[in-house]
Amino acid sequence: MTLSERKLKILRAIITDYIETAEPVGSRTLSRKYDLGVSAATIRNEMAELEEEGYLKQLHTSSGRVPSDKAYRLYVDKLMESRILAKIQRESLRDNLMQKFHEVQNLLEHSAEYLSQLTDYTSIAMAEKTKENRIKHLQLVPVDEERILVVLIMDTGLVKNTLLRIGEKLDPRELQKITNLLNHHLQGMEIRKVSQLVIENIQREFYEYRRTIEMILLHLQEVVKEVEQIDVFFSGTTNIFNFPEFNDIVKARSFLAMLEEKELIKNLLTLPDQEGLRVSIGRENLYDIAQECSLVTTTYKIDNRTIGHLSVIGPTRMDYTKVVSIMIQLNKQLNDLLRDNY
Amino acid sequence: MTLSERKLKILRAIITDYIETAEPVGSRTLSRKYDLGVSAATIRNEMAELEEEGYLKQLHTSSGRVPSDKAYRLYVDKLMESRILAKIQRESLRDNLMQKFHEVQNLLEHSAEYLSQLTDYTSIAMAEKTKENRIKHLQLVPVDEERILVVLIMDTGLVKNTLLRIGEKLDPRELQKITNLLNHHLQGMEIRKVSQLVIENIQREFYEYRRTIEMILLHLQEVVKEVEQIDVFFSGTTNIFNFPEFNDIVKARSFLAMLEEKELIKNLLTLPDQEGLRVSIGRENLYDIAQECSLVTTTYKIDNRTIGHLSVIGPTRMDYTKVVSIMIQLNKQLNDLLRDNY
DNA sequence: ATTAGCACTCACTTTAATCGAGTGCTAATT
DNA sequence: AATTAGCACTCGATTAAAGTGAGTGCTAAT
Repeated sequence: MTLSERKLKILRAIITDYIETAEPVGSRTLSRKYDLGVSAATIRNEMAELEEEGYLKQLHTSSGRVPSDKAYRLYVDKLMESRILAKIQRESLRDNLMQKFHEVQNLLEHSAEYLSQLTDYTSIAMAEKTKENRIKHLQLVPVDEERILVVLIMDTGLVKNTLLRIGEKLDPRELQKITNLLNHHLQGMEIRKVSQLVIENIQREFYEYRRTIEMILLHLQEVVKEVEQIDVFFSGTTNIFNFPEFNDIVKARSFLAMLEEKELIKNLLTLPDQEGLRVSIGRENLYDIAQECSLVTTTYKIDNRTIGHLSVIGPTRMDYTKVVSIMIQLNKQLNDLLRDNY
Repeated sequence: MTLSERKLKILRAIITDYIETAEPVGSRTLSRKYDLGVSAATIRNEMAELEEEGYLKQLHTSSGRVPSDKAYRLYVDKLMESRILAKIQRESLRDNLMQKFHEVQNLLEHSAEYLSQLTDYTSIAMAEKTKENRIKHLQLVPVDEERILVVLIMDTGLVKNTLLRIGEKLDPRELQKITNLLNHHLQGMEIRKVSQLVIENIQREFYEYRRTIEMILLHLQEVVKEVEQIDVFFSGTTNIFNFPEFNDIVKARSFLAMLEEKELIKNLLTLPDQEGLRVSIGRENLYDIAQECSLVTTTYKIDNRTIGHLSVIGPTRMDYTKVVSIMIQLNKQLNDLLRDNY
């Protein structure tokens, strides 16, 4: 059943007002503040019906009304007009990103920083640690007599390097030899599949350096574990204090504590495999603690493989218009950058 | 003027109690809870004197008393007995660190995590970005036709790598040649001193690759800026909510906002060049916002050059005994680790 | 020098009174 | 039939007043 034009108009006004003020909105205020062409009494009647239909909630009998998650959903899907960012802002966005573009990890982090500044909400950057990371290149770099640096480059652009203390002395030429050998065997291989068997095969072929090779590869397996750890970055976490709904210590605390639960955050950001922009509102989120929040999330891919997510999190009373339009722009710019570089 | 034995005893009891309860302590409670051998009235008189001498403060005429920063200073310097950690805990500390030891950056971060867990306060890890970073080794790694990875290893153990899009195709052998050349010229050099002049010198000597070399070295200069950024890591930030003195939203917020000021944090952690453990209490800190906090900080060095700081921050009513003894242990273990590895 | 006794202080808690934005219903109006 | 004005009622929020109790300083007794 669809809502009448007038009801939509009223609902939109209520949502707009509530997003702005965080106060339950009543019929009188509404009729005074917005030019709806009907009297407060009429609005009252419509509001009563909107409540029956589940779009509004009343905190107690004599209070104004507050939009429900269902209302926000309608608003996001149908009612709001997403603003187009001014060209100047778009360009400063691009410059800002270009400047920071050195590593994929950092790119996401910098984007998150920028995003929280632009939106005044908290933003989250998460690097997806797929289990299908393939080895693109492996390089052994001499550091001093005792130690080498193992540099591991993944096809997703992820770079990981770790110091390894090696028993024997190896001159650079030998190291390069081993590097070449390892690359020959490992390039394109999924990093998880570097099993004992593979190690033994390589060792057999290059018996002279079997000990060194074993050390390196065992080390690699340790690194894998680290690589698979979730890598989450936040920006603007204290922005949450700006919102009256988090203005009591318990709420603020549980919000910040939620952010520390990396597993939970991961699940919040990776839910369904939807294209483009995803808005999840209040109780649509499966976790209790997140049910007073909304998230706007975008997913980034290289060659159709997910490499990370960027998200804005705030109260359900979020300025969806602002956030969505900013994220659409950022999304475009980032995707261009990624396409050009990978 | 030194305090009488009895006054010290009373003062210690007051501090202990206040650290435990966060409530102003009165003479009656004191005489009941601690076995001081004198009556509440006597304690009252002594407390009045301690207040005159600046060790105690009264929030209002009819409240109990609270230790001043001066009292905490005395406590830390003279009164508290630092506990020795049980051997088992020491060993788990060591295991925990060994396991995580891959990179210097991470080592500090992991230590911070561990520290906040052990102490229940907030901990800070800061990697010192000295301007005297010297280049230990530089390695160019082929990634694909268009791009190379520049791996920069500093003598402090810091490793930085960045992707560089290079115009022309270079085969691995050529890259190695350039790598060798660059190392020959740059090893041991302070990274800041890689000036235009140096670049030109190198280019002259190896004219064939002058464009590539220029790109790499200009890129390096960008990286320098990044390297010099302050690198601060926090753990257990929400622990602050555990303390009643931060139980109002304004205090909690300003504490968390303070943590976001990297410059300020940097200055808090690097103040005087004191050996070993440094405790700075309340108003001893130069920044307004930090004046309700105390910090316990240790500094880490390699070859007498500072590489980072580890700190615990909490209310001035901090359990100094606990924090100091934990940090002394951690300090030992970490220094051992660093000595063995650098 | 120490301590018991006592009047006094003052933040904090509890209870009561008041206020006002908002509602639902009814009757009048368009 | 739809809209609106009018009105009694609800209920959280604010303000005011009264009561509570841990603590203090002073005095006089030990």
